[in-house]
Amino acid sequence: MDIDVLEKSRLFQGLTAKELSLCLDSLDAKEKKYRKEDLILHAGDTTDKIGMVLSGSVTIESNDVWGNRTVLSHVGKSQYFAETYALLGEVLLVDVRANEDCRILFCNIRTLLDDCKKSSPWKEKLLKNILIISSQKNLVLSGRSFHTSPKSCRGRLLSYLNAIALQTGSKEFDIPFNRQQLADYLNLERTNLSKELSHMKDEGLIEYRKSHFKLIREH
Amino acid sequence: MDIDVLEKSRLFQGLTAKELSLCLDSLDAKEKKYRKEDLILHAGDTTDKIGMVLSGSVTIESNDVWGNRTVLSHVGKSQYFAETYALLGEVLLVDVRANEDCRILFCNIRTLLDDCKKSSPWKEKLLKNILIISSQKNLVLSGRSFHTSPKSCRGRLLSYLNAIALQTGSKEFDIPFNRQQLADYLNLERTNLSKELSHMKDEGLIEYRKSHFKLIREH
DNA sequence: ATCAAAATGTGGTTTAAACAACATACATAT
DNA sequence: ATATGTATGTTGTTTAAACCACATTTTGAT
Repeated sequence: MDIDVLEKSRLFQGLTAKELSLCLDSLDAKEKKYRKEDLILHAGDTTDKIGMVLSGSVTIESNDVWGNRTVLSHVGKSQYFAETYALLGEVLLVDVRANEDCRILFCNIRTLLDDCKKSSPWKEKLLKNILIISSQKNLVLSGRSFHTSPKSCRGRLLSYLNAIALQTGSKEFDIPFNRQQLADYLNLERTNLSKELSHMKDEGLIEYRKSHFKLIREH
Repeated sequence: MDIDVLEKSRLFQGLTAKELSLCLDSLDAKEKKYRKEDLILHAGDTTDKIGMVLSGSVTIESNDVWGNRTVLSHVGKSQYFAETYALLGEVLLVDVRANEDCRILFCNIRTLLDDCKKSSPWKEKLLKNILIISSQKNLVLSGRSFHTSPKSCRGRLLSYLNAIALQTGSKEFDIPFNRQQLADYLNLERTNLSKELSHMKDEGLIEYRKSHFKLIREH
Protein backbone atom coordinates (compact mmCIF):
# COMPACT_ATOMS: atom_id res chain seq x y z
CA MET A 1 0.00 0.00 0.00
CA ASP A 2 0.99 3.61 -0.58
CA ILE A 3 2.05 4.41 2.98
CA ASP A 4 3.76 7.64 2.01
CA VAL A 5 0.58 8.93 0.36
CA LEU A 6 -1.50 7.98 3.39
CA GLU A 7 0.80 9.74 5.84
CA LYS A 8 0.34 12.98 3.96
CA SER A 9 -3.41 12.59 3.45
CA ARG A 10 -5.85 14.77 5.32
CA LEU A 11 -7.38 11.68 6.88
CA PHE A 12 -4.25 10.21 8.42
CA GLN A 13 -2.01 13.21 8.81
CA GLY A 14 -0.31 13.65 12.16
CA LEU A 15 -0.22 9.92 12.85
CA THR A 16 3.14 8.28 13.43
CA ALA A 17 4.08 5.36 11.22
CA LYS A 18 3.28 3.00 14.05
CA GLU A 19 -0.06 4.61 14.80
CA LEU A 20 -0.94 4.51 11.12
CA SER A 21 -0.26 0.83 10.98
CA LEU A 22 -2.38 0.14 14.08
CA CYS A 23 -5.08 2.37 12.73
CA LEU A 24 -5.27 0.75 9.28
CA ASP A 25 -5.48 -2.59 10.98
CA SER A 26 -8.21 -1.49 13.35
CA LEU A 27 -10.24 0.15 10.55
CA ASP A 28 -10.00 -3.02 8.55
CA ALA A 29 -8.44 -1.06 5.69
CA LYS A 30 -8.62 -2.87 2.37
CA GLU A 31 -7.46 -1.86 -1.06
CA LYS A 32 -9.64 -2.73 -4.03
CA LYS A 33 -9.09 -2.33 -7.75
CA TYR A 34 -11.72 -1.28 -10.25
CA ARG A 35 -11.88 -1.12 -14.02
CA LYS A 36 -13.15 1.92 -15.84
CA GLU A 37 -16.99 2.14 -15.66
CA ASP A 38 -17.22 -0.32 -12.77
CA LEU A 39 -19.87 0.54 -10.22
CA ILE A 40 -18.12 1.03 -6.88
CA LEU A 41 -21.03 2.00 -4.66
CA HIS A 42 -24.67 1.84 -5.54
CA ALA A 43 -27.43 4.28 -4.60
CA GLY A 44 -29.80 2.74 -2.09
CA ASP A 45 -27.09 0.74 -0.35
CA THR A 46 -25.47 1.62 2.93
CA THR A 47 -21.80 1.41 3.70
CA ASP A 48 -19.56 1.66 6.77
CA LYS A 49 -16.49 2.54 4.76
CA ILE A 50 -14.98 5.76 3.62
CA GLY A 51 -13.37 5.48 0.19
CA MET A 52 -10.01 7.08 -0.53
CA VAL A 53 -8.83 7.25 -4.12
CA LEU A 54 -5.25 5.95 -4.26
CA SER A 55 -4.94 6.13 -8.03
CA GLY A 56 -7.21 7.01 -10.93
CA SER A 57 -10.47 8.82 -10.29
CA VAL A 58 -14.15 8.19 -9.70
CA THR A 59 -17.35 10.05 -10.51
CA ILE A 60 -20.29 10.63 -8.23
CA GLU A 61 -23.47 10.18 -10.24
CA SER A 62 -27.18 10.35 -9.78
CA ASN A 63 -29.28 7.85 -11.69
CA ASP A 64 -32.93 8.33 -10.99
CA VAL A 65 -35.94 6.05 -11.29
CA TRP A 66 -36.81 7.49 -14.68
CA GLY A 67 -33.39 6.75 -16.16
CA ASN A 68 -31.78 10.19 -16.06
CA ARG A 69 -28.07 10.25 -15.29
CA THR A 70 -26.29 13.29 -13.89
CA VAL A 71 -22.60 13.47 -13.04
CA LEU A 72 -22.37 15.38 -9.79
CA SER A 73 -18.65 15.46 -9.13
CA HIS A 74 -15.27 13.93 -9.72
CA VAL A 75 -13.10 12.59 -6.93
CA GLY A 76 -9.42 12.45 -7.75
CA LYS A 77 -6.29 11.04 -6.17
CA SER A 78 -6.08 11.22 -2.36
CA GLN A 79 -9.60 12.57 -2.13
CA TYR A 80 -12.52 10.91 -0.34
CA PHE A 81 -16.05 9.80 -0.94
CA ALA A 82 -18.94 8.43 1.10
CA GLU A 83 -17.49 9.68 4.40
CA THR A 84 -20.78 11.13 5.63
CA TYR A 85 -22.82 8.11 4.59
CA ALA A 86 -20.29 5.82 6.23
CA LEU A 87 -20.24 7.67 9.54
CA LEU A 88 -24.00 7.92 9.87
CA GLY A 89 -24.95 4.67 8.16
CA GLU A 90 -27.31 6.57 5.89
CA VAL A 91 -28.61 5.30 2.58
CA LEU A 92 -26.48 6.38 -0.38
CA LEU A 93 -28.33 8.73 -2.71
CA VAL A 94 -25.71 8.50 -5.41
CA ASP A 95 -23.75 5.98 -7.41
CA VAL A 96 -19.97 5.97 -7.31
CA ARG A 97 -18.38 4.78 -10.54
CA ALA A 98 -14.79 4.27 -11.71
CA ASN A 99 -14.04 7.11 -14.10
CA GLU A 100 -10.89 5.22 -15.15
CA ASP A 101 -9.04 2.20 -13.82
CA CYS A 102 -8.47 2.95 -10.16
CA ARG A 103 -7.42 1.70 -6.76
CA ILE A 104 -9.52 2.57 -3.73
CA LEU A 105 -8.71 2.22 -0.05
CA PHE A 106 -11.74 1.43 2.08
CA CYS A 107 -11.66 2.07 5.83
CA ASN A 108 -14.43 1.28 8.23
CA ILE A 109 -14.90 4.58 10.02
CA ARG A 110 -18.31 3.79 11.43
CA THR A 111 -16.74 1.90 14.31
CA LEU A 112 -14.96 5.08 15.35
CA LEU A 113 -18.24 6.34 16.77
CA ASP A 114 -18.90 3.20 18.79
CA ASP A 115 -18.62 3.35 22.54
CA CYS A 116 -15.25 1.97 23.41
CA LYS A 117 -13.53 1.66 26.74
CA LYS A 118 -9.94 2.10 25.71
CA SER A 119 -8.98 5.22 23.86
CA SER A 120 -5.83 5.42 21.80
CA PRO A 121 -3.84 8.38 20.52
CA TRP A 122 -4.48 7.47 16.89
CA LYS A 123 -8.19 7.33 17.48
CA GLU A 124 -8.37 10.82 18.83
CA LYS A 125 -6.18 12.16 16.02
CA LEU A 126 -8.31 10.42 13.46
CA LEU A 127 -11.53 11.78 14.94
CA LYS A 128 -10.07 15.27 14.75
CA ASN A 129 -9.00 14.78 11.15
CA ILE A 130 -12.42 13.53 10.10
CA LEU A 131 -14.08 16.36 11.97
CA ILE A 132 -11.95 18.85 10.06
CA ILE A 133 -12.75 17.17 6.74
CA SER A 134 -16.45 17.17 7.57
CA SER A 135 -16.45 20.78 8.73
CA GLN A 136 -14.62 22.01 5.68
CA LYS A 137 -17.07 20.25 3.44
CA ASN A 138 -19.80 21.84 5.48
CA LEU A 139 -18.42 25.27 4.88
CA VAL A 140 -18.21 24.68 1.15
CA LEU A 141 -21.74 23.29 0.99
CA SER A 142 -23.36 25.96 3.09
CA GLY A 143 -21.64 28.67 1.10
CA ARG A 144 -22.94 27.28 -2.14
CA SER A 145 -26.41 26.65 -0.80
CA PHE A 146 -26.37 30.21 0.45
CA HIS A 147 -25.35 31.73 -2.88
CA THR A 148 -27.75 29.71 -4.97
CA SER A 149 -30.79 30.42 -2.79
CA PRO A 150 -31.70 33.75 -4.38
CA LYS A 151 -33.77 33.16 -7.47
CA SER A 152 -32.37 35.99 -9.53
CA CYS A 153 -29.04 36.23 -11.25
CA ARG A 154 -28.29 39.47 -9.44
CA GLY A 155 -29.24 38.10 -6.05
CA ARG A 156 -26.79 35.24 -6.43
CA LEU A 157 -24.02 37.53 -7.57
CA LEU A 158 -24.57 39.93 -4.70
CA SER A 159 -24.56 37.06 -2.23
CA TYR A 160 -21.38 35.58 -3.66
CA LEU A 161 -19.45 38.81 -4.03
CA ASN A 162 -20.45 39.93 -0.56
CA ALA A 163 -19.19 36.67 0.92
CA ILE A 164 -15.82 37.01 -0.78
CA ALA A 165 -15.55 40.57 0.51
CA LEU A 166 -16.15 39.29 4.02
CA GLN A 167 -13.68 36.45 3.64
CA THR A 168 -10.93 38.66 2.28
CA GLY A 169 -11.85 41.55 4.54
CA SER A 170 -11.75 43.92 1.58
CA LYS A 171 -14.11 45.46 -0.96
CA GLU A 172 -11.60 44.71 -3.69
CA PHE A 173 -10.49 41.18 -4.47
CA ASP A 174 -9.87 38.46 -7.04
CA ILE A 175 -12.28 35.58 -7.35
CA PRO A 176 -10.99 32.06 -8.05
CA PHE A 177 -13.33 31.48 -11.00
CA ASN A 178 -13.54 32.50 -14.60
CA ARG A 179 -16.98 33.40 -15.94
CA GLN A 180 -17.95 29.89 -16.93
CA GLN A 181 -16.89 28.46 -13.59
CA LEU A 182 -18.70 31.19 -11.69
CA ALA A 183 -21.82 30.55 -13.74
CA ASP A 184 -21.62 26.84 -12.97
CA TYR A 185 -21.04 27.52 -9.29
CA LEU A 186 -24.05 29.81 -9.07
CA ASN A 187 -26.21 27.60 -11.30
CA LEU A 188 -26.51 30.28 -13.95
CA GLU A 189 -25.95 30.55 -17.64
CA ARG A 190 -22.68 32.25 -18.54
CA THR A 191 -23.97 34.89 -20.92
CA ASN A 192 -26.67 35.95 -18.47
CA LEU A 193 -24.01 36.28 -15.83
CA SER A 194 -22.00 38.59 -18.08
CA LYS A 195 -25.14 40.54 -18.88
CA GLU A 196 -25.99 41.04 -15.24
CA LEU A 197 -22.43 42.02 -14.38
CA SER A 198 -22.46 44.79 -16.96
CA HIS A 199 -25.81 46.04 -15.69
CA MET A 200 -24.43 46.15 -12.19
CA LYS A 201 -21.42 48.02 -13.45
CA ASP A 202 -23.71 50.48 -15.28
CA GLU A 203 -25.62 51.05 -12.07
CA GLY A 204 -22.41 51.74 -10.21
CA LEU A 205 -22.72 48.78 -7.84
CA ILE A 206 -19.46 47.17 -8.85
CA GLU A 207 -16.38 47.57 -10.97
CA TYR A 208 -14.51 44.64 -12.43
CA ARG A 209 -12.03 43.49 -14.96
CA LYS A 210 -11.68 39.78 -15.57
CA SER A 211 -11.66 38.12 -12.17
CA HIS A 212 -10.81 41.25 -10.24
CA PHE A 213 -13.80 42.88 -8.54
CA LYS A 214 -14.47 46.00 -6.53
CA LEU A 215 -17.68 46.52 -4.59
CA ILE A 216 -19.03 50.04 -4.39
CA ARG A 217 -21.19 50.86 -1.42
CA GLU A 218 -23.19 53.96 -2.16
CA HIS A 219 -24.11 56.17 0.78
CA MET B 1 -27.04 26.72 34.33
CA ASP B 2 -29.53 24.29 32.85
CA ILE B 3 -27.56 21.12 33.53
CA ASP B 4 -30.48 18.84 32.75
CA VAL B 5 -30.92 20.43 29.31
CA LEU B 6 -27.22 20.09 28.56
CA GLU B 7 -27.11 16.43 29.52
CA LYS B 8 -29.78 15.68 26.97
CA SER B 9 -28.35 17.91 24.25
CA ARG B 10 -26.76 16.41 21.17
CA LEU B 11 -23.51 18.13 22.02
CA PHE B 12 -23.05 16.76 25.52
CA GLN B 13 -25.07 13.59 25.45
CA GLY B 14 -23.40 10.49 26.80
CA LEU B 15 -21.26 12.43 29.27
CA THR B 16 -21.59 11.67 32.96
CA ALA B 17 -22.43 14.54 35.30
CA LYS B 18 -18.83 14.67 36.41
CA GLU B 19 -17.49 14.63 32.86
CA LEU B 20 -19.92 17.36 31.88
CA SER B 21 -18.71 19.54 34.68
CA LEU B 22 -15.05 19.02 33.74
CA CYS B 23 -15.89 19.60 30.13
CA LEU B 24 -17.78 22.85 30.63
CA ASP B 25 -14.90 24.08 32.70
CA SER B 26 -12.33 23.10 30.12
CA LEU B 27 -14.32 24.65 27.25
CA ASP B 28 -14.61 27.87 29.23
CA ALA B 29 -18.41 27.65 28.93
CA LYS B 30 -20.12 30.94 29.61
CA GLU B 31 -23.76 31.88 29.55
CA LYS B 32 -24.75 35.25 28.13
CA LYS B 33 -28.08 37.02 27.95
CA TYR B 34 -29.32 39.05 25.02
CA ARG B 35 -32.27 41.32 24.43
CA LYS B 36 -34.47 41.03 21.37
CA GLU B 37 -32.74 42.49 18.28
CA ASP B 38 -29.27 42.42 19.88
CA LEU B 39 -26.47 41.45 17.51
CA ILE B 40 -24.85 38.30 18.90
CA LEU B 41 -22.24 37.59 16.25
CA HIS B 42 -21.26 39.84 13.40
CA ALA B 43 -20.38 38.87 9.82
CA GLY B 44 -16.69 39.40 9.17
CA ASP B 45 -15.64 38.43 12.69
CA THR B 46 -14.18 35.11 13.73
CA THR B 47 -15.11 33.14 16.80
CA ASP B 48 -13.81 30.11 18.70
CA LYS B 49 -17.13 29.43 20.35
CA ILE B 50 -20.10 27.36 19.44
CA GLY B 51 -23.36 28.92 20.55
CA MET B 52 -26.12 26.85 22.09
CA VAL B 53 -29.52 28.41 22.58
CA LEU B 54 -30.66 27.79 26.17
CA SER B 55 -33.82 29.84 25.93
CA GLY B 56 -35.48 32.07 23.35
CA SER B 57 -34.31 31.94 19.76
CA VAL B 58 -31.95 33.61 17.33
CA THR B 59 -32.00 34.31 13.60
CA ILE B 60 -29.17 33.83 11.15
CA GLU B 61 -29.15 36.75 8.74
CA SER B 62 -27.21 38.00 5.80
CA ASN B 63 -26.71 41.75 5.54
CA ASP B 64 -24.75 42.62 2.45
CA VAL B 65 -22.67 45.61 1.47
CA TRP B 66 -25.57 47.15 -0.40
CA GLY B 67 -27.91 47.03 2.58
CA ASN B 68 -30.05 44.01 1.74
CA ARG B 69 -31.09 41.85 4.65
CA THR B 70 -32.12 38.21 4.31
CA VAL B 71 -33.16 35.94 7.14
CA LEU B 72 -31.56 32.60 6.45
CA SER B 73 -32.71 30.49 9.36
CA HIS B 74 -33.99 30.35 12.88
CA VAL B 75 -32.19 28.57 15.68
CA GLY B 76 -34.37 27.54 18.56
CA LYS B 77 -33.92 26.10 22.01
CA SER B 78 -31.11 23.55 22.44
CA GLN B 79 -29.97 24.07 18.87
CA TYR B 80 -26.56 25.33 17.80
CA PHE B 81 -24.98 28.00 15.65
CA ALA B 82 -21.50 28.92 14.46
CA GLU B 83 -20.12 25.44 15.13
CA THR B 84 -18.32 25.18 11.79
CA TYR B 85 -16.91 28.69 11.94
CA ALA B 86 -15.72 28.05 15.49
CA LEU B 87 -13.97 24.80 14.70
CA LEU B 88 -12.16 26.08 11.65
CA GLY B 89 -11.66 29.67 12.75
CA GLU B 90 -13.23 30.89 9.53
CA VAL B 91 -14.69 34.33 8.98
CA LEU B 92 -18.41 34.48 9.70
CA LEU B 93 -20.45 35.21 6.58
CA VAL B 94 -23.63 35.87 8.50
CA ASP B 95 -24.96 37.88 11.40
CA VAL B 96 -26.54 36.16 14.37
CA ARG B 97 -29.25 38.21 16.03
CA ALA B 98 -31.52 37.68 19.03
CA ASN B 99 -34.99 36.97 17.67
CA GLU B 100 -36.36 37.47 21.17
CA ASP B 101 -34.81 37.79 24.60
CA CYS B 102 -32.52 34.80 24.94
CA ARG B 103 -29.78 33.05 26.84
CA ILE B 104 -26.87 31.54 24.96
CA LEU B 105 -24.21 29.15 26.16
CA PHE B 106 -20.84 29.70 24.48
CA CYS B 107 -18.24 26.93 24.50
CA ASN B 108 -14.77 27.20 23.07
CA ILE B 109 -14.62 24.15 20.84
CA ARG B 110 -11.66 25.31 18.79
CA THR B 111 -9.26 24.07 21.47
CA LEU B 112 -10.64 20.57 20.98
CA LEU B 113 -8.63 20.32 17.79
CA ASP B 114 -5.36 21.41 19.40
CA ASP B 115 -2.64 18.87 19.89
CA CYS B 116 -2.85 17.76 23.46
CA LYS B 117 -0.89 15.17 25.36
CA LYS B 118 -3.47 13.94 27.77
CA SER B 119 -6.70 12.62 26.39
CA SER B 120 -9.79 12.34 28.53
CA PRO B 121 -12.96 10.33 28.14
CA TRP B 122 -15.14 13.44 27.85
CA LYS B 123 -12.97 14.80 25.10
CA GLU B 124 -13.38 11.75 22.92
CA LYS B 125 -17.11 11.65 23.53
CA LEU B 126 -17.40 15.32 22.72
CA LEU B 127 -15.42 14.92 19.51
CA LYS B 128 -17.75 12.13 18.46
CA ASN B 129 -20.82 14.20 19.26
CA ILE B 130 -19.58 17.17 17.27
CA LEU B 131 -18.62 14.90 14.39
CA ILE B 132 -22.15 13.53 14.33
CA ILE B 133 -23.65 17.01 14.42
CA SER B 134 -21.36 18.13 11.62
CA SER B 135 -22.05 15.05 9.50
CA GLN B 136 -25.79 15.34 9.88
CA LYS B 137 -25.68 18.95 8.84
CA ASN B 138 -23.56 17.85 5.92
CA LEU B 139 -26.16 15.37 4.82
CA VAL B 140 -28.91 17.96 5.00
CA LEU B 141 -26.88 20.52 3.10
CA SER B 142 -25.69 18.20 0.38
CA GLY B 143 -29.21 16.91 -0.13
CA ARG B 144 -30.57 20.39 -0.59
CA SER B 145 -27.70 21.48 -2.80
CA PHE B 146 -28.33 18.38 -4.84
CA HIS B 147 -32.05 18.97 -5.28
CA THR B 148 -31.74 22.65 -6.11
CA SER B 149 -29.03 22.17 -8.72
CA PRO B 150 -31.34 21.38 -11.64
CA LYS B 151 -32.57 24.58 -13.20
CA SER B 152 -36.06 23.39 -14.01
CA CYS B 153 -38.95 22.83 -11.70
CA ARG B 154 -39.31 19.27 -12.96
CA GLY B 155 -35.63 18.51 -12.53
CA ARG B 156 -35.73 19.50 -8.90
CA LEU B 157 -38.86 17.51 -8.24
CA LEU B 158 -37.43 14.40 -9.88
CA SER B 159 -34.24 14.75 -7.89
CA TYR B 160 -36.08 15.19 -4.63
CA LEU B 161 -38.65 12.47 -5.12
CA ASN B 162 -36.00 10.05 -6.27
CA ALA B 163 -33.96 10.72 -3.14
CA ILE B 164 -36.91 10.04 -0.87
CA ALA B 165 -37.59 6.82 -2.73
CA LEU B 166 -34.01 5.75 -2.09
CA GLN B 167 -34.15 6.74 1.56
CA THR B 168 -37.39 4.93 2.23
CA GLY B 169 -36.52 2.05 -0.05
CA SER B 170 -39.90 2.29 -1.71
CA LYS B 171 -41.54 3.89 -4.73
CA GLU B 172 -44.44 4.95 -2.56
CA PHE B 173 -43.98 7.24 0.40
CA ASP B 174 -45.05 10.33 2.33
CA ILE B 175 -42.98 13.46 2.20
CA PRO B 176 -42.54 15.63 5.30
CA PHE B 177 -43.56 18.85 3.54
CA ASN B 178 -46.75 20.49 2.42
CA ARG B 179 -46.69 22.27 -0.96
CA GLN B 180 -45.48 25.59 0.35
CA GLN B 181 -42.69 23.99 2.36
CA LEU B 182 -41.63 21.84 -0.55
CA ALA B 183 -41.59 24.89 -2.81
CA ASP B 184 -39.43 26.75 -0.28
CA TYR B 185 -37.11 23.78 0.09
CA LEU B 186 -36.64 23.47 -3.66
CA ASN B 187 -36.46 27.24 -4.18
CA LEU B 188 -39.56 27.24 -6.33
CA GLU B 189 -42.82 29.10 -6.39
CA ARG B 190 -45.70 27.13 -4.94
CA THR B 191 -48.18 27.43 -7.80
CA ASN B 192 -45.55 26.41 -10.35
CA LEU B 193 -44.79 23.41 -8.23
CA SER B 194 -48.45 22.39 -8.25
CA LYS B 195 -48.64 22.96 -11.97
CA GLU B 196 -45.59 20.82 -12.63
CA LEU B 197 -46.86 18.05 -10.38
CA SER B 198 -50.11 17.85 -12.34
CA HIS B 199 -48.20 17.71 -15.62
CA MET B 200 -46.09 14.89 -14.28
CA LYS B 201 -49.23 13.12 -13.19
CA ASP B 202 -50.75 13.64 -16.66
CA GLU B 203 -47.65 12.14 -18.22
CA GLY B 204 -47.89 9.13 -15.94
CA LEU B 205 -44.60 9.74 -14.15
CA ILE B 206 -46.11 9.97 -10.71
CA GLU B 207 -49.28 9.67 -8.75
CA TYR B 208 -49.97 11.66 -5.62
CA ARG B 209 -52.51 12.90 -3.20
CA LYS B 210 -51.49 15.57 -0.72
CA SER B 211 -48.13 14.52 0.65
CA HIS B 212 -48.37 10.91 -0.44
CA PHE B 213 -46.46 10.10 -3.62
CA LYS B 214 -45.97 7.13 -5.87
CA LEU B 215 -43.27 7.00 -8.52
CA ILE B 216 -44.07 5.19 -11.72
CA ARG B 217 -41.18 3.76 -13.67
CA GLU B 218 -42.22 3.12 -17.21
CA HIS B 219 -40.52 0.26 -19.06
C1' DA C 1 -74.34 19.56 8.12
C1' DT C 2 -72.66 24.21 7.77
C1' DC C 3 -69.30 27.48 7.78
C1' DA C 4 -64.76 29.43 7.82
C1' DA C 5 -60.03 28.91 7.10
C1' DA C 6 -56.26 26.74 5.09
C1' DA C 7 -54.17 24.11 1.49
C1' DT C 8 -53.93 23.01 -3.14
C1' DG C 9 -54.77 23.65 -8.01
C1' DT C 10 -55.72 26.30 -12.51
C1' DG C 11 -55.48 29.84 -16.04
C1' DG C 12 -53.56 33.96 -17.79
C1' DT C 13 -49.92 37.65 -17.79
C1' DT C 14 -45.43 39.39 -16.89
C1' DT C 15 -40.73 38.90 -16.33
C1' DA C 16 -36.34 37.12 -16.47
C1' DA C 17 -33.48 33.35 -17.40
C1' DA C 18 -32.00 30.11 -20.96
C1' DC C 19 -30.49 29.72 -25.38
C1' DA C 20 -28.39 30.87 -29.86
C1' DA C 21 -25.59 33.43 -32.82
C1' DC C 22 -22.25 36.43 -33.08
C1' DA C 23 -18.80 40.29 -31.73
C1' DT C 24 -14.97 41.73 -29.22
C1' DA C 25 -11.02 41.31 -26.29
C1' DC C 26 -7.15 38.82 -24.70
C1' DA C 27 -3.53 35.46 -24.70
C1' DT C 28 -0.20 32.49 -27.06
C1' DA C 29 2.48 30.43 -30.54
C1' DT C 30 4.67 31.07 -34.81
C1' DA D 1 2.77 41.18 -36.78
C1' DT D 2 -0.35 37.51 -37.81
C1' DA D 3 -2.95 33.87 -36.93
C1' DT D 4 -5.36 30.82 -33.67
C1' DG D 5 -7.85 29.76 -29.85
C1' DT D 6 -10.08 30.97 -25.63
C1' DA D 7 -12.55 33.99 -22.62
C1' DT D 8 -15.81 37.44 -22.26
C1' DG D 9 -19.50 40.44 -23.75
C1' DT D 10 -23.68 41.81 -26.67
C1' DT D 11 -28.07 41.39 -28.97
C1' DG D 12 -32.19 39.16 -30.03
C1' DT D 13 -35.45 35.15 -29.50
C1' DT D 14 -37.50 31.48 -27.02
C1' DT D 15 -38.92 29.36 -22.99
C1' DA D 16 -40.25 28.67 -18.48
C1' DA D 17 -40.58 30.39 -14.01
C1' DA D 18 -42.60 34.08 -11.19
C1' DC D 19 -46.51 36.37 -10.27
C1' DC D 20 -51.51 37.42 -9.80
C1' DA D 21 -56.26 36.42 -9.35
C1' DC D 22 -59.25 33.16 -8.45
C1' DA D 23 -61.36 28.22 -8.27
C1' DT D 24 -61.54 23.98 -5.91
C1' DT D 25 -60.62 20.81 -2.26
C1' DT D 26 -59.66 19.68 2.34
C1' DT D 27 -59.79 20.37 7.22
C1' DG D 28 -61.49 21.53 11.52
C1' DA D 29 -64.69 23.95 14.51
C1' DT D 30 -69.38 24.64 15.84
